Amino acid sequence: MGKLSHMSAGEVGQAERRSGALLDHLARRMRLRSESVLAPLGLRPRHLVALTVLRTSGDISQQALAGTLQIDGTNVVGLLNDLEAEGLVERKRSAEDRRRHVVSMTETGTKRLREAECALATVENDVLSALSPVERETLYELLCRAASAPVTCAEAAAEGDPDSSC
Amino acid sequence: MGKLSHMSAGEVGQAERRSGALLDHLARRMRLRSESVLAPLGLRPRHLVALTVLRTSGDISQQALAGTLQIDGTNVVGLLNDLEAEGLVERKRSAEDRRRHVVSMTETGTKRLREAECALATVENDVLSALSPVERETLYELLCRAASAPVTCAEAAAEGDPDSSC
DNA sequence: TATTGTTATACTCTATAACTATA
DNA sequence: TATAGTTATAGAGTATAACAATA
Repeated sequence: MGKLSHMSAGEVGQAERRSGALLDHLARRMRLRSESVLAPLGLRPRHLVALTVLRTSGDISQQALAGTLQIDGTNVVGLLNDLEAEGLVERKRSAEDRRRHVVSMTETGTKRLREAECALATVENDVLSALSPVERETLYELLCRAASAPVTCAEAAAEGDPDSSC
Repeated sequence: MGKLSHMSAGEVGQAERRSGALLDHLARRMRLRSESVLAPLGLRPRHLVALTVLRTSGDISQQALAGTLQIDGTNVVGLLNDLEAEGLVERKRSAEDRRRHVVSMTETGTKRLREAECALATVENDVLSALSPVERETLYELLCRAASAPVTCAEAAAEGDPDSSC
């Protein structure tokens, strides 16, 4: 309060209503709790993120996957090595451009992802305990839609693409 | 599809509707983009998370802050060193228990946080471009409420508190 | 003796640079 | 020459362990 009291609630409120830090905070809590639940399934939180993205995107090149996940291409290699070793994804040389590896989820991968998500119900219940079932559903839908939007040029540039055409 | 076609949409849908990975994914995209915007203000995304939590919690011990942020106490030290050097927070010895440092936001800190959040409007617009203003407002409120909930015993235990009484 | 905060250190994660193969 | 992927390596981030002050 104090010196800020000359501002209307609206002025302050608009600036304060930013989701970034909250998103970071909640994601961290969820991720930490998830680790122990996912360990028995041989998965780490990052694997789940990759599988979740792959389920939505379908077959995709490693570079495109790096772009969507916003992680460096070199890290995609290790990530896919893990998933492929478990038989959850497949890498196949593209017929059109033999430099490319087309990444696709296997049936085992789809099944494992589903198992993992099932096991994570408890974690989500704890971390989102303040929300009602309907609100959790709303949250899921909003996150899902936001996450499905393509990565913008500005984001790609921030990742280190100076030749970006925008 | 294929072998899964014997399952009802509901069965699959329930398991698949987990927010954890989406939260992780979106938080990452937001965080990466935020860095360049926050840099001119001398802040990093993690500083913003800490300030956001401090604004809600009010005066708090370093240990309690570590618990809420779910980061190690040793890392709180460095985090607060940064923020204190910029004059955004203060550490004061507690009168009741002189082992404790009571952390509080300064007026400068409150102001800087507001500036940062204001500057982050563009980032949020980009990352949440798929959502309408009303939906973004809904998302903010849900995140805010979920984040305000106290850290559960299970979460505290996962952080390494074997003597937790639950 | 137990707890709060700090420092020193080791580990994990992520990014940068050099290499192979395809185009 | 440029691009997709891989490997090796260095830098940033995070946690574990030992220490000082206070309870």
